[in-house]
Amino acid sequence: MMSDSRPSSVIQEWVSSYPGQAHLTPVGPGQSSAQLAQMDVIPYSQSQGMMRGGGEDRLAEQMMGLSYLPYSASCLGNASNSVSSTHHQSHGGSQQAPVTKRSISKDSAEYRLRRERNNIAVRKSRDKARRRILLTQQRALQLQEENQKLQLRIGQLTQELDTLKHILSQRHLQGAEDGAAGESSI
Amino acid sequence: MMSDSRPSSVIQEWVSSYPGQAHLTPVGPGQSSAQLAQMDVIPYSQSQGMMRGGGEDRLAEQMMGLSYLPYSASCLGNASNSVSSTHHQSHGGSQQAPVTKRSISKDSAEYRLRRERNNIAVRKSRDKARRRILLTQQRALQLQEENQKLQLRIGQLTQELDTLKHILSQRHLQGAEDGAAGESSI
DNA sequence: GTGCATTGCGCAATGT
DNA sequence: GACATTGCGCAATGCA
Repeated sequence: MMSDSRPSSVIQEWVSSYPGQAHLTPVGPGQSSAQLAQMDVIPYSQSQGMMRGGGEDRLAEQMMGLSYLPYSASCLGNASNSVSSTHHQSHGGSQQAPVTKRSISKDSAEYRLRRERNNIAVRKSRDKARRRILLTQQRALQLQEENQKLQLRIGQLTQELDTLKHILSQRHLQGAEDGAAGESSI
Repeated sequence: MMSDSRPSSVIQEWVSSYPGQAHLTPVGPGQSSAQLAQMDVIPYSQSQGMMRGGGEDRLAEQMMGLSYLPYSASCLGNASNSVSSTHHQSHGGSQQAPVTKRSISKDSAEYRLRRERNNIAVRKSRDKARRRILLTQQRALQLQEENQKLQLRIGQLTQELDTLKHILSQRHLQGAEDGAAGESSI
């Protein structure tokens, strides 16, 4: 039991984790298919818009590793806000009225409702991401195991093939000798 | 060019992304090795301590999907803080003095220094995580491609083997006939 | 204990 | 306009 080449469940789940690109074509039960073009890579960032405020050009540095220099003391000032939440307000470089940005008072029920909803969405999204990552990892592991098995199988087949080829060549020689001269059964 | 079974670079990078468990044994240049035990799964959470404050038991629900209920209006009050940063203070359920928690005034240079350092560490850590995820995805894709190639190769070998076996069986029969009676060179 | 590393969470900007 | 993503900072916690 538990041979090779099967849908392997994890792969199935992984596929369902990538909506919008699941070119799922029903395959026969005897083939593992192995579709999934690229799907991964470029989840959505690095290819569209990004860098709202804090990101800036930091990404370029980090992509190559090290250089986690401090912000050079920017966008971290404890400004005296009128509402609450001294968090980022004039985050980006665009200067506006520093307070009460378009009358979205932090204490309005509207605001709290929106915040709470977003928080829920965020939790949900991150959970999804976590699951996706996990599935990808499991998938990679599974593919790796399958790979080992396949390589082993290839080894077996190759050896068997070599044996048969050897036997055949022997017979061929023997047959040629039989047809040409007498015999030299070495 | 670009045949199958090679170290494939991405895998190499992926391996280097998991320090502490890299059981790298030098292999010959002709084998792709394919080691990497489990490494993935259980990155560090879910197995040790967790749920500092906000998490609570929410995880159990989310693990199965849906149910992203709001916090039931908790730990989200806009408390009037004396220092700044009205962010979370009494985050968890543990009630304490609402202000100046153990004289770690938010404006102290000590605090800011620690915060900035942590921020840097956080950025670094997340960058690392992002790279790791990306590598895992690439690795999965690459393994998948390799898998397809291997399966193809197995198909070829199997067919070749079948052919040779057929030929051999024919010869065997022919040989048996030759040895027993006269000939029937069909 | 000090310092960095992880991680869940909320916020705001932005994408869909 | 609602929900989904994502970078960021904060705080708690893990780990060396």
